Amino acid sequence: MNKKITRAQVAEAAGVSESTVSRALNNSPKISASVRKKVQEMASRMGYFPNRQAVLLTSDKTFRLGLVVRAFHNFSPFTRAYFPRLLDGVIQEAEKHGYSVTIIMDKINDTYKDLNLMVRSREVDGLIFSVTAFEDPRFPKLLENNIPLVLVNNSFEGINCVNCNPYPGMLDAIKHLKSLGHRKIGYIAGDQHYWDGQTRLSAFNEMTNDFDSAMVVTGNFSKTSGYSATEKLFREDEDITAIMTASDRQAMGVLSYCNERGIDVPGELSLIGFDNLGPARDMTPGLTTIQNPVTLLGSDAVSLLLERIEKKEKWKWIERQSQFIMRHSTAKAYK
Amino acid sequence: MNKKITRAQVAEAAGVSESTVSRALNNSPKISASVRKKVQEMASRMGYFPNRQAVLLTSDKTFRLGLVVRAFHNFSPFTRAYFPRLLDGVIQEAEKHGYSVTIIMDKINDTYKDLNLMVRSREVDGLIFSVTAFEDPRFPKLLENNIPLVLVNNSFEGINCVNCNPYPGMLDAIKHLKSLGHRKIGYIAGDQHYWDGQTRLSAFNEMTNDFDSAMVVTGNFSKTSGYSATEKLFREDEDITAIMTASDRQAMGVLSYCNERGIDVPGELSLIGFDNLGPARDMTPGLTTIQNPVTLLGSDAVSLLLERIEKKEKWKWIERQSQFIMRHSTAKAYK
DNA sequence: CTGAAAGCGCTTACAG
DNA sequence: CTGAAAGCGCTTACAG
Repeated sequence: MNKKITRAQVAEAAGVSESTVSRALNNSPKISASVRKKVQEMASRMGYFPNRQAVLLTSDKTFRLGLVVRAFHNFSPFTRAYFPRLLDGVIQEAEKHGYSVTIIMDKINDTYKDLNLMVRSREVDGLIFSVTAFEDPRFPKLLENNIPLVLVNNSFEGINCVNCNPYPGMLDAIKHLKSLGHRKIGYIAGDQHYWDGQTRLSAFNEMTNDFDSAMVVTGNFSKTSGYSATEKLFREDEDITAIMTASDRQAMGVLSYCNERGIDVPGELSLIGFDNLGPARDMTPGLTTIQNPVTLLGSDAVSLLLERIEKKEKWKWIERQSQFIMRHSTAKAYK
Repeated sequence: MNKKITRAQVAEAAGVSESTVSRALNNSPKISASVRKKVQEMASRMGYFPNRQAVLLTSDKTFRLGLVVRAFHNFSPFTRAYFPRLLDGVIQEAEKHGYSVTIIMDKINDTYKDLNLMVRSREVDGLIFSVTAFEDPRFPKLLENNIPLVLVNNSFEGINCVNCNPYPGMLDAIKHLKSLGHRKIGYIAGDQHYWDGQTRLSAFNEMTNDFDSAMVVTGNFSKTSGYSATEKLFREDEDITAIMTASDRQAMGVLSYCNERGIDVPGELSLIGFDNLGPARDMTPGLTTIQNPVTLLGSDAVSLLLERIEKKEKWKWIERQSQFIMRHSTAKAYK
């Protein structure tokens, strides 16, 4: 379909050997300027493009990175704001270094073998895992096979990880709540199978000893989970004046619960989310939340992976800080 | 780093020739069952993985598809719901056919050459373009070079395209507005450099002859554009009781304008968006809108591209229908 | 500075 | 059914 011009044809047309063509096109230093110019001109005149597959075969690299994305059964992976944001960071950083990125769907079953195969078969040079459960059984195997990989928002001994530290943002959030006079607050925790779910919950627990009460309900990160957790929270103690959540989507659930019951936010209930991805800014009222620098984590993940691939560095860890973002969903405690 | 087992080593260990290993592993019919089994066992015992680069070199294919995504200067490409949704469809369909997808950032300048190069250099087998301007100067060149490509939400003679037809959804939307008694309505159009901007506007114009007035303000698809267009609309005619927009994001802008001025939606103003991607459902009130089946367009794009690549089919067109989605942002005209 | 030759890891007619 | 050989399109010591 595409006319195929090969190195050999260019060589013949330019009256030099293939080796010379190769060197001329790769700007090898040991070649005369005139020959280089002649060859380059001929190549571009003939519309010659080096076959990347062949080039890569000799180099034993792929210059491709695999971003492993979990395929959930109930929604498409990129439906939630998290993945696209991560992808942004991953792609931008990868491009900077001449790598391209390939999305790999993570099917629920098996997959260790598939993923191992991806890099062993030189499909990609390494793997970046987005959201994964805390003790994923594939990690030890992958590690053992010496597969270059990095985990985002997770932690595993011996594997490169990039993470968001929830403490700074949550500390400011809680100070803010205190300054507004809140004494009884609730927390809607995220899925405890995930690193983020765990660390955010611990942070909350550690920071709220001096409240009159700080009740916790555990959910997953979804909007529906936020909705039902709110119900539970109010059933336990209807005097709660503020709720923090482990995700903005949970906060949306809180908000829709409140809308239905006529509970005014922030008048009667102050609400603080977590993530500050898409929805937070667009909600009404604008959601006060804690920034999770996901895009940054994405580019960090690439840096780390590249260090591992190119410089053989081992086990490093990058931690980024969360940050409190004030909008309009918090106000003075009304009681 | 990774121990490299090659076909040759497997051949030796199994006591057969390389050709035989090749055939055994590829399940060639002309090989004895016993040999096949022996070789396959040996291969897996040795942890042998065929080198994909080498395989592909012989086949002159890449089994990779490039999704070209425009990099805007003011926001990361995947920030808006459109791209991730498209990506979902593209990936799912590509996987079904054994292709992987690579994201290609579309830099503003040049790029024809780069994109041409991507497929000429066997980086990918073909290209899918997401949102592109109506008369993109690169299309004729790419076409001339016989590059397999398909356009999503655009149209260009000779190039495969997949599109969303706005008429059915908008027709129902407008009927709905009529049935609610609205006589003076406004339309906030999208960027007219884009196919979607144009067709949606024409649809509106064609369908609204029998209203008392149907005023149009042209913007781009953004939230801020929706905001300022609303201002303009009301300045022209404060009796407007309904607004339709060319995107949900514009509708968000309308809503935030109304929130600021204390205009009740849907009490005093009915609002209908377009797209039904992420934000529409989560807004307060839930946005009545028109579904743009973006994920479907993504998988259609892959089907079309694959037909082109594998069966050499030319110039086909897929059109999907929009659909009216009723939520809570519309009500009886109050005057 | 340049060319002939071997090699990257696979596949596939061609013989047998 | 199986093997020896040529080939895919490039790169890179090795000579000169």
